[in-house]
Amino acid sequence: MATTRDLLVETMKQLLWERGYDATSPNLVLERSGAGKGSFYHHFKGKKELAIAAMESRADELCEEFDRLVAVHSDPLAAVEAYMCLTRDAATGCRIGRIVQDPSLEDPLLNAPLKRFFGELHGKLSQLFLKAQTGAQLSDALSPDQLATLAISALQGGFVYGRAVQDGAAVNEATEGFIMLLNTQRLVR
Amino acid sequence: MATTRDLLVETMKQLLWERGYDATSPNLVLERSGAGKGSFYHHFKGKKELAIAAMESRADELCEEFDRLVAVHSDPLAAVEAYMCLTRDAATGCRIGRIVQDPSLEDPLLNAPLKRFFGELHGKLSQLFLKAQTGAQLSDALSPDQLATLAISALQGGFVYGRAVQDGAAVNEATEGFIMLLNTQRLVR
DNA sequence: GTCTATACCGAGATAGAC
DNA sequence: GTCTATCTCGGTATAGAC
Repeated sequence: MATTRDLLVETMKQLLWERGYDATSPNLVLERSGAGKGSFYHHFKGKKELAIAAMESRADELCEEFDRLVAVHSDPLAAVEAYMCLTRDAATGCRIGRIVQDPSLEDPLLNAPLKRFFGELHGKLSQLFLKAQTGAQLSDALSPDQLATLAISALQGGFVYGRAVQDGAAVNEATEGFIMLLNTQRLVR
Repeated sequence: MATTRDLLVETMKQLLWERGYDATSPNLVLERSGAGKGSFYHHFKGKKELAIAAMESRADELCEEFDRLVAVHSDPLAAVEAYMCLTRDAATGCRIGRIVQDPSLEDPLLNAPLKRFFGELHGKLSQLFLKAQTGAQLSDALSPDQLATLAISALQGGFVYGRAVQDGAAVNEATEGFIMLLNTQRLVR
């Protein structure tokens, strides 16, 4: 059953993805969802509270997607490659990275879900790289932490660059470039 | 001589860096610069026109900085390394990448300076990688284009990731990680 | 829980005097 | 070229009825 509250959260998730936080007005959420002002302010204190709920939901969703992908790969580097090489479109933008630069996100309460998500993602990737190094599959020239930072950056930066030059394929050019460089660091068995 | 027009452009450049386009109001520009509304709308048709002037100026400035850096390095890979490893702070943000995700930037007129800048940067980096490959200094496992895309993405994504997790050092962790991986692609002489 | 009416404010811009 | 007064619109939220 889709409660009105859930409907508002889902609509906000969509709009945050399309337009970010600052450019998404409560009126737009209401128009898009079909809900009324009364419902909105009954379920949430205001735009900020709704947005936080939406971001938490999005963060959970993306973490779960990542975990499912990892679960089907016993090889840690295969898992990393599978994640990085997912087909992405810079024109659509990252479902969560999209809003990082919004000025209002300087508010720690608003930023918290982003911080949590990227922190968790970084941790999960680091673990995979560490496992690959411990298993003598991967050179330890770079630390697991640094590899994770670079992986996330290549992905997020691909979205930024692709949006700027209006090239939807740029994200995957970046992520696949990272994977190719990473593969040169594999140790022969 | 700093004309009022120049003053407005400089103030807008600073505010675009700090807050992006959408969150920067004409009133803020006027307050910060000390100019009056009359001057503003005398010199520019509106906020959009001023922002374009500011972005063009910023793009020129950054291109020149890049060129100066390249000029002092005869070795192409040394030039790339020098650029990537400049000390940057994710807390401050990229002077130009900062605004790429602003919703209003979907307007082609507003986006044009960004597209030009990132296009030129990509071209310059590609040239350096090509030169390194032609000179047998660098493996050609990845194309110059793909290396350039990855370099820019690592940089821009470092800003995004660093802002999300509030770690100013993340940008350089990403850019230096890229350089370390790149260095494994150098060919022995 | 949901509706409509209302209020307040700042964004963005124009008009006309100086 | 610059100033102040003024205008319109939408963002964000509250009030009170249903």
